[in-house]
Amino acid sequence: MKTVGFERHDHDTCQALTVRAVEAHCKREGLQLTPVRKRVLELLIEDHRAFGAYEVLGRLQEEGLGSHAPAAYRALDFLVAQGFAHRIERLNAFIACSHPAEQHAPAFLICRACKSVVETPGVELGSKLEAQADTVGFRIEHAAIEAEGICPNCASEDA
Amino acid sequence: MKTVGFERHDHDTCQALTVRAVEAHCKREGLQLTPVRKRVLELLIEDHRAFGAYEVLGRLQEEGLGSHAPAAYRALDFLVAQGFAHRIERLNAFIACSHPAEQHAPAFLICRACKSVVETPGVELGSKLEAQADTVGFRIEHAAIEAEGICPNCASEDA
DNA sequence: TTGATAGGTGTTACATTATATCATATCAAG
DNA sequence: CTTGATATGATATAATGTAACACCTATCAA
Repeated sequence: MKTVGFERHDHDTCQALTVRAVEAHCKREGLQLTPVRKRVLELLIEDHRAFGAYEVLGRLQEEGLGSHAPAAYRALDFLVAQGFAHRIERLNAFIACSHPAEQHAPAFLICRACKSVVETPGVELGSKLEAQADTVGFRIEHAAIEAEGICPNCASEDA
Repeated sequence: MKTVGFERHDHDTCQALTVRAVEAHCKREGLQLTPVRKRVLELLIEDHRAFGAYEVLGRLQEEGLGSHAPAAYRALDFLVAQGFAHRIERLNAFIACSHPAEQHAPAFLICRACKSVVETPGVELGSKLEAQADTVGFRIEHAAIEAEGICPNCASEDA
């Protein structure tokens, strides 16, 4: 067990399940989960934190899976497009999706002290936002809901 | 009258009122609304759209108010810190606040076709988000709620 | 078998966005 | 008048992101 997000959980299982789910999804959809793409997904899941594109690139370089910026961006773009990862605008960074498979409008809590990022269910928020957009005739295609602050772990350390 | 956001409004009045309100605020708070800062605020209000930092810098250069990146970033940071402008994470850009003075948790609707950005009241969203954060003990300091899609004007042009 | 297409990757080069740092200027308070 | 706080000038560089083109491979149709 290791600390992930604000809590501990059985991470090995979590990772294995997610990767298998993604593999199945790609097979169904006729998508190619190539070695680079799969490895980037694993990286994101392993630490369960936000990675910058160049941080991902660094890992790919170490492992001989790519050497230039586009390699990382292409893999990340694929994962985001398929909903396996999310882009955190505030951080210019990427994180594995905590609830793949499910349809969801995610919201993120970003700790400015420890940099941890937690995905919280944003369904209600999403529908509220959509309702507001409707009233002015705006059609939402993608929503980013990101809150920055202090997570419970860092808050208790302060005290 | 010119088109602003998705609608027309009396822009000259809007601009004058906002600038005066900001001047008053700075006087009250002992803040310096220096020429650069004031001019950047005016720029943002004039077009009522999102400006990149380097676009702002270009204007400052034309007007002899600054010549290097930090000049623009410093002015923009000041305006954002005081709540006179907002940063649109999705666009790496800045926009004048539509409701200065009022306390608000703004949400933004960003048209991917015409790049217009509209600020909508996000109070309800903000409180919902805060409630969710509370349940895990996270203390929010700043929230960014941004939706990308198609605005009514561009939607009707498509048709 | 050939050729055409599509998707993925390698590579170069460049564009865009942002910040660290140190020097200088200004002004008000002690 | 000097000290401290705040703002600005200037240089350099870091960090993030993309356009464009070449090449490879698999698939599929002629």
